[in-house]
Amino acid sequence: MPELPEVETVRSGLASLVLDATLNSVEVRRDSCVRLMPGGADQFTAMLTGSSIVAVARRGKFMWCELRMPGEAADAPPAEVLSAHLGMSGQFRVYEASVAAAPPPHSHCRVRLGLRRADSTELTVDFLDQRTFGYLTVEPTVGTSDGHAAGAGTIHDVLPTSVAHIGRDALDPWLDTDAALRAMRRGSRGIKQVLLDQTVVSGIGNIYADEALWAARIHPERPARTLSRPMAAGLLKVAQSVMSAALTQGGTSFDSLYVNVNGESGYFSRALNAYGRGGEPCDRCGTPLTRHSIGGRATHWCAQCQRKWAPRSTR
DNA sequence: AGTAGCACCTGATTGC
DNA sequence: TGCAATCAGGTGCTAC
Repeated sequence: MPELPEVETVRSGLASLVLDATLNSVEVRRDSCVRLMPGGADQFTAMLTGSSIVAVARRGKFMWCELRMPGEAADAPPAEVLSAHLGMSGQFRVYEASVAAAPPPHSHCRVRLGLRRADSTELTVDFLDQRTFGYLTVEPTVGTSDGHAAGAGTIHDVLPTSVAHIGRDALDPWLDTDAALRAMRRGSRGIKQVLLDQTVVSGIGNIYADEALWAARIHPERPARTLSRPMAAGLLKVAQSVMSAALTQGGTSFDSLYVNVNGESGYFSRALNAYGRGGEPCDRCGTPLTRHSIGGRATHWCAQCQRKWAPRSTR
């Protein structure tokens, strides 16, 4: 469930259930799900078994669990974390039951984890992924370069090595807005490509890029360097407000592929103004929305409201 | 350095 | 009805 609001819905749902639980059993049902582990499923299983989840964290679309191995000090920053990326179709499903008592795994279940909480109740956590672009991996951490919280839900100021290269996400209180606006206004790429570039500002995906551009009345192919600073600031602001709004509704969902840890879908798709609405009238001016592929991604915009160049009157 | 293009998968839907 | 083509919300590598 790929974009920031959907991943945050999953993160907070997981956190509410698995904090302080210990991993008893690990079943890798499809090896490619742990393809980033040099030692494959065996190494993945060995590194996880016996560890406890002390935090469930997220930056942009990347999630991770801070782990504590038995015998490690409670306040020591974790040397390793369990990283998860949902890719295009990843889901977590949590059952408040032991692995033996949980429903049989779905055919898209790639990994099944068995956990025991401090109060001895058991949990089964399934990682489902139809398209298999998602993954789980255990990897080392690096410190945050600015010493601030690494992301939502973190306890320690460390993040997975594989997440170090992306920018803070649009809803991160430690996002350096000034630097983000400078990065957004750089280069010859169309602004939509820049919004999708996770190293600039992370968390924005194809849906919210189209929604933010529609709200800010900016053409998706407008070269990034032609945006004025106020224009970029307005764009970042609407991206933040659209994603915040989606978050309060449990994220956007079109079908059973995108659900929270209980298998329920969000309601934000009702509120979309652009994404998936090619040919339908623009909610502002009634002009049928244009749909085209840009950089291989379906892109929706209003050719009337979103001019490639600012109308003469506003120059 | 910055950017475009493609590869990585499975399954649902569309079109002939 | 059957089968091939197309499409899907992401990321990272490669080559220019």
